[in-house]
Amino acid sequence: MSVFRIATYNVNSIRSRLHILMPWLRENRPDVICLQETKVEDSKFPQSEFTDAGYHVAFRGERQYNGVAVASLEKPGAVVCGLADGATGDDSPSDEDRLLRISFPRFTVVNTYVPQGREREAPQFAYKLEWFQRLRRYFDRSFSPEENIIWCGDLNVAPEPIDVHDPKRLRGHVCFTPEVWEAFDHVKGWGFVDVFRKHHPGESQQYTFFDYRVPKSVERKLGWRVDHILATPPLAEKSTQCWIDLAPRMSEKPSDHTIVVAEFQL
DNA sequence: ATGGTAGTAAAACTA
Repeated sequence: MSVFRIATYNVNSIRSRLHILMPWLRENRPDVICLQETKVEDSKFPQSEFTDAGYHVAFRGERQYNGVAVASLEKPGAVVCGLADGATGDDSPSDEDRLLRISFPRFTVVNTYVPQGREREAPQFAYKLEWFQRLRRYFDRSFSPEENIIWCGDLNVAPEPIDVHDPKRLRGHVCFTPEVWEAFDHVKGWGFVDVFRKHHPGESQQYTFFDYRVPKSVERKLGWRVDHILATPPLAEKSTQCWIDLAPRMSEKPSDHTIVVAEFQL
């Protein structure tokens, strides 16, 4: 038996978040950390920052938008980018910089940056819903729910009313609306357990994102829980705790997302 | 109903 910890963090630019991420990594030493919105093309990814800290790192990004990376203490096996379903996304040259799958002997991690969707009337929202459908088919053809699979990242959905600070007012937002709940539930229904919710059932005011534009949003608890760690049942059974680390939001130069951490006894 | 901030990158666009 060994303790295993995985973290997820939307960095909103990896290069401008190293002052938060690197000290946090050295202090917390998670086995795996999944990053989203790295906003950097591969040739400019700060790889040596990770190797200097003792991590292997895989990444796929583009110049200004999107971008995903996974850092791990253990050297990974296969690393595969994108949904690889032949479809073409309409918000970037390809979908490859929204999904990174990384395999280890005991489990596989699928790190995703789900399209945000802009507004419900926008074509980007249809693209978001379609992306969830494609992701469901991706899980259908790639794995079985009996395997040890982790799906995590910025999923751009707050699944329940307790996952936002003002469910009445926010209903209809692209991250909090019935069409998105349905699309998310369809992927989750493939065989995923929300690991944070397993350990904090019914607990409100547990948020992973606080909008920069809302003054004192952390102090006023005006957040959203949109960053998630989900696991297939055999793995979820072995989770021992899951928590939200507000460190990135408390930094002198903060980021808008926090870090979610899950611990397993493997 | 709108705007508020931050990031990239050099004027908007995204979130």
